[in-house]
Amino acid sequence: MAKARTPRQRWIEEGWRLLASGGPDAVRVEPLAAALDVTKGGFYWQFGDRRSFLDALLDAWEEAAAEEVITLVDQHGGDAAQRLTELFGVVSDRGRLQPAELAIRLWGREDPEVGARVHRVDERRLAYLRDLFGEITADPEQVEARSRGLLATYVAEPLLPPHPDPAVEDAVRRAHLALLLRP
Amino acid sequence: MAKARTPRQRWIEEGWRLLASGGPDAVRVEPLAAALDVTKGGFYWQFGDRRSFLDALLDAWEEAAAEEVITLVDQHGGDAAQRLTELFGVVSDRGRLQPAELAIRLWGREDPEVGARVHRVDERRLAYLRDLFGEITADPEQVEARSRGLLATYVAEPLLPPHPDPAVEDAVRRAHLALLLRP
DNA sequence: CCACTTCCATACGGTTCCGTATGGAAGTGA
DNA sequence: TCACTTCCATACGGAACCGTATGGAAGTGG
Repeated sequence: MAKARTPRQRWIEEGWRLLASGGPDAVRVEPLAAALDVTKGGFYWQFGDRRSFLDALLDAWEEAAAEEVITLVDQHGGDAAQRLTELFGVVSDRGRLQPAELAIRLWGREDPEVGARVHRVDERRLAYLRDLFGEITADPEQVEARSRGLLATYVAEPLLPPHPDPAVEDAVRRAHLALLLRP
Repeated sequence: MAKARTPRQRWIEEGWRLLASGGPDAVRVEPLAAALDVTKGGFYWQFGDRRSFLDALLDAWEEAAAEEVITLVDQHGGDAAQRLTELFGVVSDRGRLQPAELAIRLWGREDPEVGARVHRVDERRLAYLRDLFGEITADPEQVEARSRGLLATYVAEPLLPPHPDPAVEDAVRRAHLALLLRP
């Protein structure tokens, strides 16, 4: 069992990069290999064909997205307000988002199989958010609205224009959080 | 001056469709022509090359996005709360979004020229939203937070999972609106 | 150190697409 | 009707990429 010079994980990571910057159509075997300074020989040895590689890419992303939630659940104690404050910091932090997530979401609008993956990830996140907001307010519709609103913020964050003044941006975040934490 | 069998607008509209479903890399001349049941002869006559066509595509989108705001401003009277209620209905209505908008936003993250277009559109929308929320609350940070929150909702809407029960979805919308309209 | 497996380089045929060149069809004004 | 412009079909060269085939390099167990 000889050691792989270019292990699967390296292909995957470079695949994410291409996926993030140009969508699934930009994930092409030969440029991928060129970016890793190898030829495509090893690629077809490891993954068989392009389609299988894309599946592996999505498997790895879904796994990472699951990890993310679990980490957030476990890492911070405190009551709902404290955990939401912490979570909100992560959520509204530009750049924390998996770089490929947006591309995958867009992809999911065309490919139902990919859409199902995104849906699973979202539901896992929403389940967590509902728990937290459930401790803030008893109104189930407010719980749902705020959970979805926060998820929307997370998803849309990298698509929106940053506020020119970072101080204002920070104040706006606190104001947004305050709004979400109202009973 | 012979009449164009396939006028510019038809190329543009089909271009939006391809753009929406696969990003800019999916906007290819020959498939585009095939979708319109012509060959690419007319395409190169009208647009010169692919890059110029993509520019025309973006020009048309930016124009449409501007129209959209102006229409919303003019069409509905009433006070801020009434206009926001109306606007919110449009914003949270799946499918009202220009289908190509998401793809353009993602594209704008890679191409600064495209990013500038998106930024202009967003600022025009935000200016309108700030006016409205300014009549709801005097706190400038609340104005900014809610304006951006609503824009985020608009942008993220087509990326989020729909609630299985439409009645619940409607209730959640109203709850969200209620939260945004609080003084 | 040698047979064997694992991993990758190289070369190839086939497909898809870009952009150009050229001629013809179709409408327009005199 | 006829010259002229506008618009498009067709054919072509070249580039990028997919997937296969084949052989060789690099480790690994006996």
